[in-house]
Amino acid sequence: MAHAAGVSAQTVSRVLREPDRVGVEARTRVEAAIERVGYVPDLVAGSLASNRSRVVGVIVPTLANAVHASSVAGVSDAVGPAGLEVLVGTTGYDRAREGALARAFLGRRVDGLIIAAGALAPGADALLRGARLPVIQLWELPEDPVDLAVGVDGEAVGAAVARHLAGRGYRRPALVEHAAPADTRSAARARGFRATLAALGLPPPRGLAAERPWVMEDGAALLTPLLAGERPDCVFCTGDILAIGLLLGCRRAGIAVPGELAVAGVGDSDLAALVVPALTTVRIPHYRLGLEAGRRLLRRVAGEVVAPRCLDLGFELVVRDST
Amino acid sequence: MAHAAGVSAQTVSRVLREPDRVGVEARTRVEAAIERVGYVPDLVAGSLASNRSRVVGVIVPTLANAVHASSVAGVSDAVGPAGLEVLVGTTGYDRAREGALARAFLGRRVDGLIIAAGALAPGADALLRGARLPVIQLWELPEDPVDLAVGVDGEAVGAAVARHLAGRGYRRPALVEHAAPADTRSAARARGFRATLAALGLPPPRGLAAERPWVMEDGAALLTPLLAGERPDCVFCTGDILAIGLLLGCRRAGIAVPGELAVAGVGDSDLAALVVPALTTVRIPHYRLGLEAGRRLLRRVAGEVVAPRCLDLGFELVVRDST
DNA sequence: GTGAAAGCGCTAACAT
DNA sequence: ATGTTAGCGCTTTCAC
Repeated sequence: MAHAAGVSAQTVSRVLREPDRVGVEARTRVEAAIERVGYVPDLVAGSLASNRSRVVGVIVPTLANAVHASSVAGVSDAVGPAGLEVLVGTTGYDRAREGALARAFLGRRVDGLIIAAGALAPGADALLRGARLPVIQLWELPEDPVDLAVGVDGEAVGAAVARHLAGRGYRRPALVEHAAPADTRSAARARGFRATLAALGLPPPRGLAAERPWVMEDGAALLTPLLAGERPDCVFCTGDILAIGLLLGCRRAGIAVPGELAVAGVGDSDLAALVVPALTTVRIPHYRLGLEAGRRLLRRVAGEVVAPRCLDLGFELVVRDST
Repeated sequence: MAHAAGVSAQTVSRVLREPDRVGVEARTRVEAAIERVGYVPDLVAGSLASNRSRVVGVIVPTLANAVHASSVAGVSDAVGPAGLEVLVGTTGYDRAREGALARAFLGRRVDGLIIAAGALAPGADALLRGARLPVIQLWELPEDPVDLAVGVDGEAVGAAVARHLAGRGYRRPALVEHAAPADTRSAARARGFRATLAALGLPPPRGLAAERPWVMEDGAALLTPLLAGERPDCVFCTGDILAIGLLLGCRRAGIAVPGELAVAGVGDSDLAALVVPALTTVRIPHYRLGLEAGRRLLRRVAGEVVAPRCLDLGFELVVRDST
């Protein structure tokens, strides 16, 4: 390539990266040669030489869930214009994969890492703390993040729902959460819900756990155990899909919502506004989570010190017909 | 690292990539040293030396649309177990970005490329044909793909809906498609719909175009122009979101569906089964599209010749209450 | 403003 | 079974 333009390799490199520092004549010659030869610079070699890859890694549980996919979309939209590429890895909700993926991404010399996990698996945590790499933990707000965190206060979400239900006059609450303790998001919401009920003088909620909180039918199946024994008058599901499943179950069983049973979820999935009755839920800014994470990562990659270390993006209780 | 284990760099490399060809004693020494030093091999340098990056590029319009996100999930699930990483790029539905992204990915020396675009922009097409790289075009089935294609026959989709509506006895069809001609998927469905109506002796459908087919409210807004003049008795939307918006518009306006107006969509979005009345639509295997594309890409990366070059994954007409 | 030299951390090819 | 020798195609540093 340098030969085709009759200049040295450095000059080609400069034309590509800092054109201002090259004479006009040399520059036009190089540009013409690039066009003519169809030259595509080797970014791999560039990364090795410069020790900067211009790639950011993003680790999420899955892309099949719109919640995480739109976070990744946010990251992509934030860093793309700055010329960074996005390498995605999915764990399939398996915490052990977090460490393996983080390791693989470190090996690719990513310039930064965004990982959708509050508390990291111990191995991954140590690895990243040792790596001196810009890292953003997404979704949750740990006490002591590896580097930075962007998320939503899960306990506050549960608390807001508890206050709403209590304010509506419901007195016999129930709670459906994710069975896997690794799902710390669900756990935080449940914790806040329970604590606030107690503070308001309501009885502790009957608790149920779902193995697969992303399967709507599993929500419908929870109706029977939920109604056994003393019947609750309201139920909080830590995720929308289960709440919608429950709603469908109620429709089939002829149980009036919210007359006999009020239902609230979290996530404000596209479905929530459309089901009948429309679901009361909590809107979490999925896309903005990714967008802000991407923006903060850019600043960290540029070497800035970013404060505060934990950014709480907040949420919005969306009251609809189901409560 | 090699020094820490008291062996040559080559032996370390072999322990990592072909452990069988290393003596037990050397291997254990190296493994211990790796653990002790916390060594993370530099895959960038490895890529440069071996000329294989173990990265595949995926280009989609957006990740904010579940349809595309789940295709990427399929790709990730297909290639991840083989040790390949996924680099994603989003065009934001801007065809010009296709070429730029393809170029950037080529520069990263990706081992293969999956691109969710039927007919590529001319520049991108020439670039990829010249690159002698495994490439999978996703979603559509071009006559002459750059390399391989995995998709669904859009004309057949439109034809199936036309036959269904005609069979139900509807006689005054309408059609809502995406205004952007760059959306060749929408165009193919519309083409098949029109051709089949003609073949069945029905009048050409009244045509409407939406600028933003991903905005539900825009679907609702189409109701007024749709009903002006001679009123259609059925309408085919080339995407579910508009169809659902239309359904909502009908509910507000008190128009009976399917009594006064039958509505059909494409995509079998999660919403389609839940809206009232439940939407008749066409199920497209989004996830499998990505999965099969990933699998075929793996085979191509391994140097296999894959036939047939175009793989049609088919679709399923899902008849529900709206027609 | 431009070029020459050195080397980034690996792997391929060839020894031994 | 292991080591040695040469790069991979850039960027960095320093000279001019």
